[in-house]
This record gives sequence, C-alpha cells and structure tokens, in this order.
Amino acid sequence: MRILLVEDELMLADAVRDHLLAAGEAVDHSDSVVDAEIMMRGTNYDVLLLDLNLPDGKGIDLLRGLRRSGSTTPCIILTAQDQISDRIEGLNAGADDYLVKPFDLNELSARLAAVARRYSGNPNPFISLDGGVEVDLAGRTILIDGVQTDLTSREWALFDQMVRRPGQTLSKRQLEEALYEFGAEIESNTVEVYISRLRRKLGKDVIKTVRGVGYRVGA
Amino acid sequence: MRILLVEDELMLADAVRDHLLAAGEAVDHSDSVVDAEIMMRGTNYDVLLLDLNLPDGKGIDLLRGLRRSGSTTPCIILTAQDQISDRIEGLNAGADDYLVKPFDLNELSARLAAVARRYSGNPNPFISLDGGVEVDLAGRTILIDGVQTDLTSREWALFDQMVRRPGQTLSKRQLEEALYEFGAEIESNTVEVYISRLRRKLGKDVIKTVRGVGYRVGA
DNA sequence: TGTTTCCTGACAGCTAACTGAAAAGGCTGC
DNA sequence: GCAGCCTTTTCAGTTAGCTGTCAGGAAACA
Repeated sequence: MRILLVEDELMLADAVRDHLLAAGEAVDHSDSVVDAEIMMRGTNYDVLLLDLNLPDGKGIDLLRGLRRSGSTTPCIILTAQDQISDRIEGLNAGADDYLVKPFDLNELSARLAAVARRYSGNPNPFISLDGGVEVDLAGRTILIDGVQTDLTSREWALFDQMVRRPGQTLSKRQLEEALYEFGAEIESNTVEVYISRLRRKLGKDVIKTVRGVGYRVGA
Repeated sequence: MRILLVEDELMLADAVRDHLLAAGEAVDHSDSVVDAEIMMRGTNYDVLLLDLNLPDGKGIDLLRGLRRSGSTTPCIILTAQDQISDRIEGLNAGADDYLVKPFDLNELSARLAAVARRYSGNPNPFISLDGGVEVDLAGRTILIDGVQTDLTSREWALFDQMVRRPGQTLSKRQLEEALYEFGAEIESNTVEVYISRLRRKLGKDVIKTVRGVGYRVGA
C-alpha cells in the first residue's frame, strides 16, 4: 500500500515511517502542506496520514481541498490529545478515522488495515495475472490457481509496487526504494534475491526481467 | 460476537460490558454518536446496542443513517421506562428489538441471542474447517471428528472472530480487541498464548500464522 | 570468446512466534 | 470464610522463519 505521511514532527514521522516500512508498506513523507500537494499530484496514494497542525498551513485545508476536488483517498488524521474540536472538524471535512497522539504504532497499523479493507469494496479487488495468479492488493492476498499463498512483508512490498504498475518496467533502484527508505544505497543484490524468491512462489513467468533496465509484471 | 454498545450512562455501560465480556462476547463501548460512527466505520459489528438518549445527538439518527446506507446490522435499542414514543420511533427507524431500562442482564443476553439467531439465518449453522473441525457459531459448539469440545470464554472470543472472517488475516491488535475493550494496549503475548491453546484443542492446522501480520482461519 | 548482468542456493544473525510453567484471579460448594 | 478447581495472565526459554549477504554459476550480449 502506498501511504503519504504529512507530519512535521520529524521524530514521530521517522518512527511511523520505519514501522510501516517494516510492515511492507511504501511510505512517502512530507512535512508541509505545500510539499504534500506536490507529492499527491505526482502519485496516487492509497491512504493519507495527515497531521492537522502543520507549520505552513492547516492540514485540514489540504483535506478539504482534496474532497472538494472529488478525491476519495482515505484519510486518517493525527491530532493532539486536547484538540477534540480538530478531530470533529476533521471528520466533517471528510477524514475517515483519527488517532490521538501519542498513539501506538500497532494501533496505527490496525486502523490502516481497517481503512484499506473498507475501501477495498471496489467492484474488482482481484487483479488477474498470467499463470493463474490473482492478487488482492487491499487484502494482501494472493491466490495461485485458487490456493491462498502468503508473502513475507518484504516480498509483498516489492510485488505490490510492480502489480500497481502493470506493464511498466521498474528499475532495481525504484524497487529498492519500496524495500527501504527514500535515498537508501544499493549495496547488494537484495532485489534480485527477492525477485528470485517471488518467482519460486508465484511461478517463473509472472515477473519478467528486462535486462539492463529492471523488472516488469504483466502486459 | 462483536457488539457495539452505545451508552452514555457509564455505570450501566460498564455493567453491560462486563456481563457480555464474561460471556465471551467482544464488546466495544462508545458514549457518543460521533465516536460510534467512527468505530462502526472501522469494524463490522454483529449487533448494535443503542441508547436512544445520547448527549451529542439523538441515537435514533445514528440508526436511521445506518439503515439509509443499507446496513442490516441488527440493532437493539435501550430506552427509559416512560419513553414509549421513543421505542416506537426506534422500531420504525429499523431497530430489531428493544429493552426498557433498567433491564436484567440475562434478559439482555437472551435478546442478543435471539437477534443473532435470526440473522445467522443460514440453514446449516455448522461451518466446516480443515482437520475435521466443525463450528456452530450460534450454538457456540465445536465438534472435532464429531466429538464435542469445549472452549473457555476467552478462547471462544478469539476463535469466533477468526471463524467469522475465513481467509482473512487478523492482526494481533484486532484479536486483542476481541478479548478486551476498544483501544486496550498490547502488554503481553496473551493472543499468542490463546492461539497456542486453541491449536492444542483444535489441531495444528486450523489456525495459520502469517508472520509479521497475524493469524488466519480457513481458505 | 570474454564480459556483463542476472539467478539462486547457502548461511549466519536476528526477531517474531511458540509454549511450558507458575502466579494471579474467580467461581463454587461446603 | 475457606478449600479446591478452573481460567486467565504473565514470564522466560526455546524454536522457527525472515532477512541480507555472498559466491558460484547461468544466461545474455558483443
């Protein structure tokens, strides 16, 4: 799942990002409304994690603008203990849930999962790939010839990126960023190893190698 | 069974929750319409226990909104002795039953069971799992190779959650919420211990571990 | 052919998960 | 109130599975 975290407290933001990355999610972080708007223009996020108290503008305006423009991207707002009015304002502005700081990171995961589950109510949550492989992105489930198969969190993080961009070749660099945080160095062949592991689970033909460029799923 | 109790009289709410928890139900409590709406967004409840006189908004509007959005979640309303009009209004708004305060807790259990039975209207109450395990959710009975086996209330609370969502992986956090109240902290490995006990009773393969995520029954 | 790129088996370190046992809490019958 | 029994919770030692790294080999390409 691709998550945009908008939060100006860097300590908190790092903790959240690390936790979600470890759980196999793809997290981008912005510490201001302006940057968040730019990032949302370039990427379709699955969930927005929004602090309501940001330095350069009220987070709530970001949410309002989003809803006004017709977006239904799920949004969980983060508020301080004593700001109950914010919370209600946020929900009225179109937030889906809220968390009161300080919050437990597992609690966050649970809420994210709940939000994702709710929104997975789209008509066709399963994406069909070659080789009898079906993928439910929101439910994090893979069926191979109808049999449910589990991926580890890293395997999923990688596969998720590719399935969301069918037919598009992703570089090892891009895939590495799904595994680790933005800007990490490639030091080993981790991606190759995970591609290999995924192929063992999913079958040889689901992931294609584009030599010298990267990997591709579908099309 | 997962029950949402919406009640602002805290003494009463505690008594009801304790009674139902002791009976192995999973109870979340909200004392306002706003919070109830949020909780319902995140969780699929099996029954709604709704006080009609709430501070921040009429409970009946919650129910109306629910029915308008197509939900068929069973709802039992709680009303004071003298508010007969409320009762009628409630039933018209889509409530399934009502209880007049003060009510007997066993009476409550009976009504809950009746409502649940009505809604679990599938002809064959037994759900078959792998390993010769059959489960009757309404009757709270488990047959292993045809032999009846008993679960303690906590064991049941946990197992019930999983059986109701076959094929879906539930996080420890979610399962913890089946055992305790909404928002409780994970302090120990209680869930792991109960999973271990359930496996001893039901066999190794009924409950699958999805490492780093949670547990799953079936599919 | 030689060179580059990619694949994959093996393995050590680490962390999540499992489980036996004991302590704590609760209920029942006397 | 007390004894005995069962359930619940906690703790700690062990086990199992995931991750990241490397190295040797295969495949692609020139």
